[in-house]
Amino acid sequence: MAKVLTTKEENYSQWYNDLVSKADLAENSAVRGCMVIKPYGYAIWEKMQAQLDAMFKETDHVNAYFPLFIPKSFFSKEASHVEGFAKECAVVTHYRLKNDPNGKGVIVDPEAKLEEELIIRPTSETIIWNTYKNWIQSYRDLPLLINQWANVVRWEMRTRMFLRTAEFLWQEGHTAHETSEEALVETQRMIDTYASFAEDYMAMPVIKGAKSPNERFAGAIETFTIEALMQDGKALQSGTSHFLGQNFAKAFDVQFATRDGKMDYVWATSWGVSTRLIGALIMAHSDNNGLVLPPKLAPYQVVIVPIYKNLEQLGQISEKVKEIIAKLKSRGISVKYDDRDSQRPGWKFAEYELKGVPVRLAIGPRDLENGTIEVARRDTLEKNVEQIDNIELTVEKLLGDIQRNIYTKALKFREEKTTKVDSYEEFKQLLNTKGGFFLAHWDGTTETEEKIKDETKATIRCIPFDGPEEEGKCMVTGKPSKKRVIFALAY
RNA sequence: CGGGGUGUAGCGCAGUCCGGUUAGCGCACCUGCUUUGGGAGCAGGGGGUCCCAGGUUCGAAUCCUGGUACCCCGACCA
Repeated sequence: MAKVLTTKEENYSQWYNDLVSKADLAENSAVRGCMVIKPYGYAIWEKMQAQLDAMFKETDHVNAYFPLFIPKSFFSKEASHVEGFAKECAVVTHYRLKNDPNGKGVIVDPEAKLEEELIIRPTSETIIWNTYKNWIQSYRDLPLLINQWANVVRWEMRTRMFLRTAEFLWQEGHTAHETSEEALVETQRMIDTYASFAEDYMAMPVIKGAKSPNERFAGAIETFTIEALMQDGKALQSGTSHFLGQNFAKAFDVQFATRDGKMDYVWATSWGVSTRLIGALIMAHSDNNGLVLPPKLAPYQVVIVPIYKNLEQLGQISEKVKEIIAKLKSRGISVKYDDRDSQRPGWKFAEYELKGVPVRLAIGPRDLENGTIEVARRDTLEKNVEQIDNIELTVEKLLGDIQRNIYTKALKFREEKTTKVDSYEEFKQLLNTKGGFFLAHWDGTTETEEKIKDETKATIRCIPFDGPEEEGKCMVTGKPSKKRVIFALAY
């Protein structure tokens, strides 16, 4: 097969960029650091949205929408929050243009300066809490469980398609609760939701855990994360859920009448996942032939390619294909029939491999005679000739197999790339040769964490929830530690 | 913001050092014929302010000055 992609082994980063562009997912736009998500890439996002939205609604969350612009003054209300975001904010200072009196084009009208600058939201905590103040009076108004689907802007120095762009799409949940315990339960519940979405739908194993104080969200008491391992051995933070304590309630004066008639500040959480998940999906499963999509998120699960010598033959094949499509649809399987006469079968095979379509059916005159069809699976690239009778059941089973297989493969990869280390020397040596996750003891101090980061670029990805309690000594300082944490190089 | 690199057809590039026919190649596109079970072959065709602005010169994609955009490596970060 003609090589169209740079291989992972040659240059991982270029492989990724090639894949994003050749599989028609996205492209760089004319605007610095921003990305155009193309229809095929957006279709994956829509699949993700639909599933996440259903999961949020199962737990009684509702959607709402808050403004894109945030008055600058809102940011100064929560000190650590502004510190975390100040360096990457886009600011609106004027509201009008006019014709340039000195020549062609337009200029910003200096007369139209805003009294108070508006910040384009990097996240919506501030404007949402300013709004919640008016929505919450009593414990009867709680819990308030709201999600927003939106775009946000973070003026990043360096960007990468899907993983870090100046503007990105996400969902952000913002909840208010009566008690600290209830808010913590919510924080945990949402990170669990994200983990099951990642594992059950994206077929991407993740490790759930808490962020170290140093890596927490700006303004949070506790940040929970799901961390996935990419095929180049680097970690990707794929979703976060924050316990905000009463910080934002105090900053925006959101008090409620308690059951015993006193006033108290509400307890808050926020949580989000973004289009970065598409980047995660690409890097978790794809190979040198292109994208490998999990059947549950593929824009279409099956593509049918006709093989014919003339249009009359195509007509006969198309008749048969109609029946097959109807049978597949009856099982809830999404299908694309590519009967374009402008491309040849070989071209189409390569194209749909590049696009990661889980199952390909090819049908030609030989099959019409024999009542058969060629079934090819994207994950292993295996091809088999199957009977057309009950093809919908064959395909349905195969889609399930593929979904499981790519999860298992990713899990196996992660297990191979997860190393317990007890000495800093060993850690440093393996970090750049083997990569992956490192389970190591850490003394719990930010100083040690910073030292490791400065010397190796590795960070603590999380303190895993399910890690065993285990007496040990910090690999750097030798001070006592009760649990291993996960270190890795990260995106 | 530091260090490197690149702007030439829709995409990928050569040509620039050492100025000189009508600016070239691959892919894509259009037309025709033959093809079609793994990215077809042949023939013909269309498409360019050579990033922008100034300068040097008989003559600039090429040399000089200034600008600008993008990419890669750092710092920052979902």
